[in-house]
Amino acid sequence: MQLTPLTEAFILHFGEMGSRWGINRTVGQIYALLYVAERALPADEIAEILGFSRSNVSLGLKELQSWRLVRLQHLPGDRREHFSTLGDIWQIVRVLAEERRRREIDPTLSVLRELIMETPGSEADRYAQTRLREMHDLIELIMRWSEDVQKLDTADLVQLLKLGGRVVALLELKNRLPLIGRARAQREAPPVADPQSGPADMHEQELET
Amino acid sequence: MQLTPLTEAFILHFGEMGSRWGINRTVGQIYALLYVAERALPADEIAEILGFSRSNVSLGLKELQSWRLVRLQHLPGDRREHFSTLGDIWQIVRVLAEERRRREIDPTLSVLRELIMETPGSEADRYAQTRLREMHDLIELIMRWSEDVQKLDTADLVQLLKLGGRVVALLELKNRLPLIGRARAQREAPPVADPQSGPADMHEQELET
DNA sequence: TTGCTATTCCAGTAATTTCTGGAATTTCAA
DNA sequence: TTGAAATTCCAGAAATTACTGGAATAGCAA
Repeated sequence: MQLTPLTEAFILHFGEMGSRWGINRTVGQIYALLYVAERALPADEIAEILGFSRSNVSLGLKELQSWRLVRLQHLPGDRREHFSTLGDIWQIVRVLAEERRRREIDPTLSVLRELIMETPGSEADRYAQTRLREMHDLIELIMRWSEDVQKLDTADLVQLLKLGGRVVALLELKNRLPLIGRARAQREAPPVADPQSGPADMHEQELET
Repeated sequence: MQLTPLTEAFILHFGEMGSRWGINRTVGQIYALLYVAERALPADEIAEILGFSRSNVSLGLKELQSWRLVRLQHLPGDRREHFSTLGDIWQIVRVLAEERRRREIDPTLSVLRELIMETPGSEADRYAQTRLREMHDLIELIMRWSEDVQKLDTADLVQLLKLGGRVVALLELKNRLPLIGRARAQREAPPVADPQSGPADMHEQELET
């Protein structure tokens, strides 16, 4: 396999972006190459295409495997291991989100929890703890949300994303539903504040925002 | 100001986490310190507390200012500049999301767009372009969504997040609404696939998932 | 303007991270 | 079990990034 100017441009950009995140350039480039490759590639071929040493590629692939972002497969008649990315891009997003939660968010949340539990040694500590609690609660809220929507099937998820902020119109609507609907919703999500609930009838403009 | 064990633990952890992202440890620690500090701090005090050189702190503060994550203020009777973080944590999230979009996502999207526009030089290019298009469309969808919900006021946003995946129940509901509601929703969001629309009546279990 | 204080810039140094080649290990077919 | 091929590990080299002290600049009160 040979790099075309097009694939090369993508690989270089992706490597740069990777290095702005935690990922190093090599790993980013390897991933980018596999992402646009039509077939699974063996490590020595990756090394040759990208001009890295064989062992560097091995390291990078191990890293990507630990993130569950590349799969290993054996092709008949070839003893070498071949690597490829996940085919379904939504699956990639789900895996990435899960791994980031597991590696970065969860440890942070538990550090925050521990610190919030401690007996404050001073007024400064007491203030710091309120700030840490704010941060903890916010991260937890966002993470619960992301775990939750991640379980949706892709079609629903896409519909939800496309709806964007207009979804609050539906929330308004929900608050106006007959009691049977509201009772269920509240039983399932007790913490949701539900300050004013209007009448059950509905006018067109009330669907706005 | 003196670091207590509690604030020190937080600052150290935050610094480590920062260095897993693009942010370097120093910058992460400065931000963490300001985040838990009850009052705005001048640069020399930050340097003393964290044990960094004065110029390093200056660099870090400049970086944080460029992210709009710290504010500068002058206190009466003191010529030094004092720095503090944003008080409203939701505001912090909004600013962070905006800056990440501006610095990392937008440039990536435009690279992807350019590459997708190019005339493919080979079959491999053609395949690569379909993959790049998938990536482009996915990132754009998620970014549009995030821009959009970012405009919501905080109470609505929190309600939305707490609802999590159960929001699809509302989507189902929407699809069952009398025509006046559906017509509006479709006019506002034409690309949203809306395959089956049921009758306008509603049974309790149809609110599930 | 002058003098004082605060801030930023810069070049050199230190620390960290990345990368390499070769040695050791593993895997698998015969 | 053996040997050939593939993979991983590791210690040192290279490259990158972070940090420092001091010099230059800017800001402000007198």
